[in-house]
Amino acid sequence: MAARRSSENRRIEIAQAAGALFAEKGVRATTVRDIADRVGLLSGSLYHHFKTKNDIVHELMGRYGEDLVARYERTAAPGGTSIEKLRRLFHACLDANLEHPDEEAVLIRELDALFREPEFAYVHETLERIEEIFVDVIEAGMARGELRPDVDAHFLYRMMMDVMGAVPRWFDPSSDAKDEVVARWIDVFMRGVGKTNDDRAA
Amino acid sequence: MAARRSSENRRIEIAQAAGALFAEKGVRATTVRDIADRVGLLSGSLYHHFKTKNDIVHELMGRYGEDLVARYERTAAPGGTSIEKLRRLFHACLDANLEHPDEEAVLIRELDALFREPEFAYVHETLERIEEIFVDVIEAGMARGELRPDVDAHFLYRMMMDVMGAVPRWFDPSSDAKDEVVARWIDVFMRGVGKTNDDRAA
DNA sequence: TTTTCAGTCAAGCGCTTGCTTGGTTGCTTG
DNA sequence: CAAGCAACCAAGCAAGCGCTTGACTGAAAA
Repeated sequence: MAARRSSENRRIEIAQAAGALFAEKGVRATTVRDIADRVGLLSGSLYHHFKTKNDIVHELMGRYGEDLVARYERTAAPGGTSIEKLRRLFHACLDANLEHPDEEAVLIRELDALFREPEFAYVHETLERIEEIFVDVIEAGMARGELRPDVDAHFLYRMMMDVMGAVPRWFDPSSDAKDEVVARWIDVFMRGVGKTNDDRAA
Repeated sequence: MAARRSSENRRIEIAQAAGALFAEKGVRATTVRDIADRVGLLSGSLYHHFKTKNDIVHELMGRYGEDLVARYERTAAPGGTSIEKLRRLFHACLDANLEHPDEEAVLIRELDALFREPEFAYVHETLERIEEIFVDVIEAGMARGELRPDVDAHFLYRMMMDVMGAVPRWFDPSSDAKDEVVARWIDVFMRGVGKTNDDRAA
């Protein structure tokens, strides 16, 4: 029992060390020798814990994918206006980035590369579940009269997710600007940056 | 003279064939043998035209980078409101995607991978020149009272570029939805999707 | 004490990689 | 028609890749 859990811990330990390298250089550019060095092993010894190099990626993305969906589902749960829900969804995204920066970076980075291969199809399924969560919130907001009904929910989701997907490229996880960033996103997406509306209102 | 131009054409021909592979699989995952097959050569023969594999990437990105900056500079030239300029800049981005889908896909795709290496530093300089063009347009729009002045121009640029940078991942170059896409982008960025402003105006 | 086995090491296999080399072809040009 | 040279081929090298193998170690189980 104790042995079983310690073995599982070792897997996670190795996977996280690998994750840091994957996030930095990409999966393909990271060798099993790099990973072994990082955890103080010889490369062959990794194969006692994982059957293949890709299995290390699966260990990482399987866990992170489930974590992401759980976060977003929890965040989109009933309560509050749709705009507040969207604000919380943006927040959840940044939280995930703060808590698992390597996993998020790998997820985004390998979407058009390694994750195109059939054995990683479940990653795209996970993203589709997340899209569904966002679209449901957006469409509910339209039905409730809180969001403009003449905007395509999937198109809007794409814009939002593209903005959030770029986070690993510039957001500093050690900064405390999280609330500020979310506030600015919501500000632009909700009010827009044109002066026309304000003028009409004034 | 004719020989010189034909030799140059061959370089471009090879580089474009390679670009299609780079866009599809990534530079690292594309072998010199893949490229040679595509143009009907043996891999060794490529080295008569290029000194290294990376030189093929340089041929592609050097030209495309200059083309991009020229497009955006031309588009941001004096004339019209700032909002019209932004609309034209979005259009220019989609035009570039339509005319050079492979180059654009490679540019985005390798930003966090191959283009981190010192020999590709000029790629990031090119992107900074483009950011300057956008930011100038945005700040001029604020000064002219056409855009809200309480939004950070660089933050807004980042949001816009993140949205445009995702284009290769979903936009079908053979579709005729270009105008529609630009209209939707401008609509969301200028008016926002919240109902609040419209209600105040009504 | 004996047995067992997870965990690691040392060595290296088979394959692919980017690139090199030496020689052949065929068009261009004087 | 002969010289010259750009373009290409055929073959292969050195390095690096993911992964395998067989032996060793120390601690827990019997």
